[in-house]
Amino acid sequence: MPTSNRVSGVSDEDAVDAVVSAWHRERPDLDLTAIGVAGRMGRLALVLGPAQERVFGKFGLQRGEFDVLAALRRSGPPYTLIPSELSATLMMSRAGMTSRLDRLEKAGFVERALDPNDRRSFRIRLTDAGFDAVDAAMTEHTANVSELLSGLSEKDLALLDDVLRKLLGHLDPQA
Amino acid sequence: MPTSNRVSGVSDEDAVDAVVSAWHRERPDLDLTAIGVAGRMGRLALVLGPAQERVFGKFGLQRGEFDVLAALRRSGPPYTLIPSELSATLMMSRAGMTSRLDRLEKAGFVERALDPNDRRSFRIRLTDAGFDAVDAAMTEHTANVSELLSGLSEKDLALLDDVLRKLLGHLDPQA
DNA sequence: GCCTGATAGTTCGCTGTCAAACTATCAGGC
DNA sequence: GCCTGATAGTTTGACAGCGAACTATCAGGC
Repeated sequence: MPTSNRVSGVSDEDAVDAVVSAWHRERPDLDLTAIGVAGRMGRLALVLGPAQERVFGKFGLQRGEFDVLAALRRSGPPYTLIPSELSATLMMSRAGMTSRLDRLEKAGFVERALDPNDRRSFRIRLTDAGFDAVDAAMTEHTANVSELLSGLSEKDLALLDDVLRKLLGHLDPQA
Repeated sequence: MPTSNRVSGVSDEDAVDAVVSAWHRERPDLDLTAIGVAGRMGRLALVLGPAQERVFGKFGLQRGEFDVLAALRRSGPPYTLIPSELSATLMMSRAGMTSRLDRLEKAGFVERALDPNDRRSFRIRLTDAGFDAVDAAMTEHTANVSELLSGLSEKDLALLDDVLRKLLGHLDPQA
């Protein structure tokens, strides 16, 4: 397995290692180093996603809805943003945002107020119920994510953060 | 920003830093270390996903379909697997696998053959066209992912792989 | 040899998202 | 002051995936 750089444990192959070594057997012409890393990230997303949604579900929210409420909440008083800001920050289509806001409005977590300066637009405002829901969800979400990442030492966590920051900065030169 | 551990660049805040520091302002009671890391991973997935799909699309495939063909291809001759194996390895529902296989069969990339030992099941076999498609797609996919991760030094890449392996091993103790 | 519970795959109904077409409004040139 | 192109949001149609209900088949106990 030339593309592997394992150090500690002897021969504890994980699912991604199995994939990579199978590919190496079938396609020895390919350099699979990056594939392994990407595979691990993908698999991680597949595990972490549902693990986080479980928490949001306890508060009657799904991931995307929480993201909207969270963006409003952390923007500070008066907890108001414009739909297009929201869809841009959350990297999603405006059509999708419309339907998310419909759901959140029906649930009583946000309300659409008129924008006095631009009659094409709205101001999406967090209601009191929305504020309470997102604060409670955020508290538990934070604890949950900490627990999920608790397999890493503080040093490893800082290392990971650093490398991810570099990568993100390279891929998406924003700010 | 007490939860940050930046070293090199002075004050180049990225989108995740902005989210974290906004949360810190609004909710100083929370320990946001893990949230930052999770946020970066999520955002990375949001960027890397479409970047990979672009390549698959060039071969008439979407991500999930490629994953099926890839599993068949790297299993080696006779390039045959059972649907339930596939849905398990790819971490998805069987219902979803049925429809993926329908699409792939209609496209001529796989075929369903009877399983002589178990009449409830099938053997999904890669066709010649499927073989060619997945091999070509894999070649380009590999190059693409290498390019996407090229912002990291070899050392950082190895480091990242190592930490992700630890994390995955902790979250999903499989083999 | 049946009967019972487990297993393989499909069908059905639902949902979240997207892209494209559409409506309403704004803003700038002249 | 209009007209033109851009912009904000919604509507529509399509689609991939899920969970639950369903059919067919297997396997093990007695």
